[in-house]
Amino acid sequence: MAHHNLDSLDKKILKLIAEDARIPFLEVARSCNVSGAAIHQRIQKLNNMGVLKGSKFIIDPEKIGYETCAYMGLNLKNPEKFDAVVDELKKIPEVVECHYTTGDYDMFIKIYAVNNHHLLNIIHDRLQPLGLSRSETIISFNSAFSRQLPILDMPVDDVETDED
Amino acid sequence: MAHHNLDSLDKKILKLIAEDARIPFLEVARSCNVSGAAIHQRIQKLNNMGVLKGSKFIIDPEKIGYETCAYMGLNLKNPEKFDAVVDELKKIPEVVECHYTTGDYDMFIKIYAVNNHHLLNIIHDRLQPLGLSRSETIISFNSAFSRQLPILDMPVDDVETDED
DNA sequence: GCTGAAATAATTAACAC
DNA sequence: GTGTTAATTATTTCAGC
Repeated sequence: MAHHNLDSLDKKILKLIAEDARIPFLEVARSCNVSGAAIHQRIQKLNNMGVLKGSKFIIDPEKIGYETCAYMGLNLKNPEKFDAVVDELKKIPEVVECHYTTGDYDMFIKIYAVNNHHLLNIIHDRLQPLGLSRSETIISFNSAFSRQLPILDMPVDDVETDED
Repeated sequence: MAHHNLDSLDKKILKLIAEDARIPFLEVARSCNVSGAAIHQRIQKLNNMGVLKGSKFIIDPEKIGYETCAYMGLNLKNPEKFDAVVDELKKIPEVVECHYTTGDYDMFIKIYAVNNHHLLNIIHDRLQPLGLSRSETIISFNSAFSRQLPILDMPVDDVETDED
């Protein structure tokens, strides 16, 4: 199921638009030797297929007042209340990602705060009341890099041997 | 320094464009009662200030053939070689984020793989040779949510007491 | 599923406050 | 510096192949 019948034009478009959502579609069109309307229709199709899930501007958290970035592993006193806890986490705007994980933690979140003091406030006042049995905080000093996944050119079954 | 003199129009624009990089600027312009050119100039200014760091399309990893998502905490045998390790990690396209962290790990990465087997191949063949003394892998089953940070309406110094 | 043309929008430049 | 209008280029829609 993995590739959902993406042809080479779909993949070329994805590679061209992935890192710049405001790229002129006519520029993509010229690179692909098709009309701008064709690019538009393909991108509509990729949206409808769920391959594309919208777009976003990348905002520098520090420049809008968030100096602290942390990842937290959480364990719940009542792991069966996972969904309710996710709903509560959604109400905390500083929590920007939430994952259901295997391993040592029940869930794993990414959180920004204005400063370390603000992070401690959030943990004490908003997270602890959710019923945590344990939590671990990893503070990110610096993001060394952040980027998109590559669009695979090959069928998926070839990839497993790619690293051997 | 945090807000870099963002005025209320800058913040309104950021809120409107954050979650949809392809929103028509004229729609933003009408919401803000200014011309489209003014929105364009403001967004240019936000780019020049470094508040905006470009844009991207959100691509569903599963739909392009990546079934496994993991976070890994890494410890280096030679932590002073951090920069060289970052350079090597950049060469592994499946590694999409890399952070310098406090706490139990020297660094923390986000990694996608075609499947669990492929992840193990990457860890064994590409990560272990970098000189890891220890690593811990957290596999994400499911992303419960992922979103942008809120644009603060208030000066930063007010926020610390916001949660008390 | 593509093209080409028409309508709406983005971008650029010249200029006003 | 921040906004405007007007000209050029791009996006979007749609009829037709």
